Amino acid sequence: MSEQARQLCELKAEIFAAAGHPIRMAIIEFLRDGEKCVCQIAAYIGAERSNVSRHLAVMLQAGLVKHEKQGLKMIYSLTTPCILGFLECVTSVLRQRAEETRAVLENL
Amino acid sequence: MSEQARQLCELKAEIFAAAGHPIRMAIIEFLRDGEKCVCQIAAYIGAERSNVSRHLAVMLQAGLVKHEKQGLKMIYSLTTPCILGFLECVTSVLRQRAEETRAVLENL
DNA sequence: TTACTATATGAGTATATTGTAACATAATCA
DNA sequence: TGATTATGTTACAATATACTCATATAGTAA
Repeated sequence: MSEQARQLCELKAEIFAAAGHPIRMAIIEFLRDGEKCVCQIAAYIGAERSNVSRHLAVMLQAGLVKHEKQGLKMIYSLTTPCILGFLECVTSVLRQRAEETRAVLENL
Repeated sequence: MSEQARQLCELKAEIFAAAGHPIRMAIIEFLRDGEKCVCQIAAYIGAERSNVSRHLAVMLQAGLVKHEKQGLKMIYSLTTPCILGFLECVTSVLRQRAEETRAVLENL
């Protein structure tokens, strides 16, 4: 495995990890509706603003979201629409798992 | 935010997190070629077998891979092809980031 | 048995997450 | 103007989780 491939894996893993937390996943889902400020996100999720702000910083660093200041508020939005394609895939994985589980249960 | 939505976010996040580690990302890339045993994966990545085995267990739990015993060896393979669609999206995110960085540097 | 393969476990280290509080900035109001 | 409020980020400390390595265990094949 080449050093370059290793570094590429680190970058890709960083992006996945940036979505790999319940709160951050909830943020992504919430931002599907459109751009939101930190306080809206925190209210929706029911978490501390400081905590949400830190999670957003992780996502910003990974390139999952972008932000823009509007007066008092910092508005966050998703960067790339293909992130939503991610989610459909994940949902299909979950659906598949659910069906497998059901199949197992039916054979009891 | 409903309790059900919260649980769904946890499940989705678990899947992303299962891909959100350099070694696990390297495993996914390696398994694109087809099914492999633990020893092949460990050799390719250059990590301890026990460590690779543990990471595979994480991916198994999340449903990213499946495994099947063949004689001495445990053969792992990717479960859903759409995971590879993930990767193209991630690559596009990285490409976009790279171009933004280049644009910034050109304006120095 | 012996060699090989994979997983489980324990210990130590490192990283992530969280709440609280302090701070910075921008808008609002007296 | 100065004081106050709203919003977001950051620092600190505590806790929890993840990661890695070394070793032990278990199963399989020759």
